[in-house]
Amino acid sequence: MTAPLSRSVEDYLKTIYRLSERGGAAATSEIAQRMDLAPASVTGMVKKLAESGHLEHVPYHGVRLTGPGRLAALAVVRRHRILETYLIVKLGYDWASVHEEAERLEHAVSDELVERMAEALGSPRYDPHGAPIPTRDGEIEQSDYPSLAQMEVGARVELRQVDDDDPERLRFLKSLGLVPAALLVVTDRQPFGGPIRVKVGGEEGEECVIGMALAACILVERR
Amino acid sequence: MTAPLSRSVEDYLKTIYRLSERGGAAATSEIAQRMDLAPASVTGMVKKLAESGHLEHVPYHGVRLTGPGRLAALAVVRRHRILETYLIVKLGYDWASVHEEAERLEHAVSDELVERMAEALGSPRYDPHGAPIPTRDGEIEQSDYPSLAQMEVGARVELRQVDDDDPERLRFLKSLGLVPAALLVVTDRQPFGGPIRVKVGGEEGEECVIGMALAACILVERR
DNA sequence: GTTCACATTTAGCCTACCCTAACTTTCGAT
DNA sequence: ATCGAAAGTTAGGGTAGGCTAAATGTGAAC
Ligand SMILES: [Mn+2]
Ligand SMILES: [Mn+2]
Ligand SMILES: [Mn+2]
Ligand SMILES: [Mn+2]
Repeated sequence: MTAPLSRSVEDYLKTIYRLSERGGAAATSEIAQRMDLAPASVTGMVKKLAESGHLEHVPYHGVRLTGPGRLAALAVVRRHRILETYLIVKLGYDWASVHEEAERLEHAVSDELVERMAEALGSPRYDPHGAPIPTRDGEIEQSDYPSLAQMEVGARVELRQVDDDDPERLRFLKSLGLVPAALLVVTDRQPFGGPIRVKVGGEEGEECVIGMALAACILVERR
Repeated sequence: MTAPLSRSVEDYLKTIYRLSERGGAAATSEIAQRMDLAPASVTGMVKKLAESGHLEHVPYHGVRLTGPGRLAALAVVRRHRILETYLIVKLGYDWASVHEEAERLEHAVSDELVERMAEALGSPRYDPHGAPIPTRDGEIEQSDYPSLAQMEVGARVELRQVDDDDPERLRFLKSLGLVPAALLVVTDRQPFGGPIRVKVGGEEGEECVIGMALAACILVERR
């Protein structure tokens, strides 16, 4: 009866969900930038999605997901994160390049397949980049970890999550040992947006220098 | 550089490949029927595929795949059959319903993923329905097995392959034990397209009655 | 050799999504 | 209170891939 959502619609909903995680409405231009589309294209799709009840659109003031829209978005997020986990754990996929594969597959796998993968993995709660995996009925852990960029000198933290959308960045992070569960100590930080210096692996770890833009992509928990 | 082929194009090429396996050109109406499209739609796509060099079109006389077209088709067939095998062997998928899942996934998986699946399976040469899996470079075993419908009373045969495109039919076949490698003995056959009676599992096996349409979907090798 | 049923193609239309260019609204700075 | 830059929307257009209805080609039957 209800036709399946198109790849395009699913990616819009997922993008809007991620933008509205940090509160408030999602702006047309933000959506356009993240999806690499012209703002005019976003306006067009947003009208359709408002029409279909997936979101509310206040012209000139952005969009918010409705209940059904949020559920649809979380279903896509679940598929994406389980796929990433499965590809890495069961098929030896590379931590850095798995995102792209999941970005396509998330629109092609059935719920049955996703649930079989989740089962084969023992129902994981986090994906390989530390992102929480929504449950089948659309619940998701609301972690609100600060980023490494906010930590002061002397802070001892555990790495919780990294942004997964740039393979190059992921490759670099992995080369430094900056993966979930790593223990970090901030040993120095330069003012005016200068780089942060951290020891990776606790007090005895290797030291490395991280620019602010990169540090902002790394979520940590105080220890 | 070369944009990936669309789902639609890949399904056209695969359908035309399957139709041209039994020699000669594929007719517009045959393609339309198999893909559940209007003949006019097929004519339109066929012109584009001829333009792009995937096939040769003699108006009013059907189409033939070119070398590149055949290779593209075999790549899709390889993806489909490896996916089916992987889903059944590694994820406990049902023999009957796996075709539908593979029909979508075959357009979304990367070559890297397919090769990792093939490796995890030990490079299988046949899919779960007995169909040969093309190699990475587009070679495929040319089996030319007769169908059960052509066997005379008394024939002892081994089941080699079954058509996989109807889940209901597959479910029925499995319930009778009619799966690849099963040993069959034809014990009776009625004239004028009447049903065939076979023992499944050799001389001592269960006997069952199979209509002609069904028997034509079952390929066997004499024993 | 004609005829005609059937296969095929053409013509015209539609939906989904994307684009650029032009126009409109908003809101912070003055 | 006004202005103008930035954000957002509207207008118009393109491609991909479907559809129906009408026109046309093919080939077997006569
Ligand atoms: Mn995606
Ligand atoms: Mn991830
Ligand atoms: Mn397909
Ligand atoms: Mn198969």
